[in-house]
Amino acid sequence: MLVKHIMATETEENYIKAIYKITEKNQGSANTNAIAAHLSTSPASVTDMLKRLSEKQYFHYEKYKGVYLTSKGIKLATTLLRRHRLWEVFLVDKLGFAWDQVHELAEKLEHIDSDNLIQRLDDFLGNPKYDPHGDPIPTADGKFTIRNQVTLQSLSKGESGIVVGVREHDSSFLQYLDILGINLGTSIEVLSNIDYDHSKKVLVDNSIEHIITQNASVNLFMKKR
Amino acid sequence: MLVKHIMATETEENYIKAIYKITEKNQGSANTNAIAAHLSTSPASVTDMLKRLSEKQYFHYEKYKGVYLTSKGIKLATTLLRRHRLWEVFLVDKLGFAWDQVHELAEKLEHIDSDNLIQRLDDFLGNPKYDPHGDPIPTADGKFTIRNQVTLQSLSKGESGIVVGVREHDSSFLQYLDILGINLGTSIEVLSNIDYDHSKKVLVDNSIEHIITQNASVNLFMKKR
DNA sequence: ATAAAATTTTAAGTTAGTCTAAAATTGTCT
DNA sequence: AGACAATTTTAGACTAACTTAAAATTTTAT
Repeated sequence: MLVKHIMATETEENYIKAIYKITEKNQGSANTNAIAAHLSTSPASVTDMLKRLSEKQYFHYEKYKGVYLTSKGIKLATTLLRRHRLWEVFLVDKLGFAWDQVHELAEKLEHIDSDNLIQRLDDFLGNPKYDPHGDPIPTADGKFTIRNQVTLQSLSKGESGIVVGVREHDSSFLQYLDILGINLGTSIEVLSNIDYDHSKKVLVDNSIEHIITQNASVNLFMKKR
Repeated sequence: MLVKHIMATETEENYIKAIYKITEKNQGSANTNAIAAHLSTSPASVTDMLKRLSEKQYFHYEKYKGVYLTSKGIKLATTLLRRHRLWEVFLVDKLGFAWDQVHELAEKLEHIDSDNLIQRLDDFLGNPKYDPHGDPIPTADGKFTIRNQVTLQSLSKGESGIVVGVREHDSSFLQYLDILGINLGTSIEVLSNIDYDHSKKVLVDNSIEHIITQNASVNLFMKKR
């Protein structure tokens, strides 16, 4: 085969993505068990795959020491993130999906490998900087637009801001926010902090009052006003 | 496994599609060699696959006798056609691809399995009845909108019509039509038939004269005016 | 009607990705 | 430092999809 070590299969791409996400949290290295959990597969399968995949230079692998991505691996991971997030924008903005319905579909769509397609999609969507959950969309050369953001948790009584993102992407969390009338762009003012359980009384869009638990407020990213 | 015989893999879907296309031409039955040629694989692989796939009831298979689709198989094939053609409309109408650039991408996109996605895409595109090559798009329940059409070849001197489809989908043919300024909706009038090689002198969009070979004119579907 | 040609199937083997069970290594705790 | 726990790797085996080569069957042609 001449075209070896060039293309990645869908499975391989999912490994790269998992390693990228794990190393983002775990100061730069991903271990076997974490990758296995992330991909719902066995540690033995992961070891097997790491041995074969490391030959393709997407990451460095040392027995018993975990892996970390090479620049080639980081490039592939950000390309996949870019595709994923652009498709999510398409699904929400153009097809009218709710923000909690798009992840699985984007997981499929992101594997379609065509720079031409993604560039045209990007233009068609108006070159968005953020996806429907407020996550930044990398440019074709892998650059993210970073934003000043704080958690709702960190806002004091009397302070306010607008929702710019979520840390937690779980469907049930997003649907909970829908019930509270909270989405990207929603304004929230902290009316009071409740010491007992660290929940907050807030005013949503200057009209409705809600109590928000601590767990929810650490998962909401705000831009301070 | 409980969920056996329900889902089809991408490879399996490609077999069903190939069988559908071949049986469309060959009065209802597809043979091993034709399927192998269509999928660029070996006849031995095809036999292997037919044995396993026929257990899933998509088609009937008898050794040495070829296969023909069951209603379940036809349903899957038309679903795939529907997805493929809707994605082609999206790529051309929304993303600005040329009609000769969309086939391979649609081949990938069609395997994403979500009725919700396809219904929303259909609505977003305005429920088109035909794809960018003039092929009918089946409805969700598998019905095609048939059209009165004839080949350009069959038009006599003095007759005219508008282009509604192409029989040949090859890139080079479509690009040739682009050069002649011919696309869906283009009007063509037959100025004269050239007996020597069965080519035609035609007037395109009431403005430009061209000579069109017999080979091209049998591959152009027209609606007579 | 039988030989040659074409087609199809079988047999045996490969690769990617998975699994379980067992062995090896590393980490933790007192 | 030694023992138990946790993690990781190895070994052996499985499935889906593919391959080539050989055998079986069907078709065609004289």
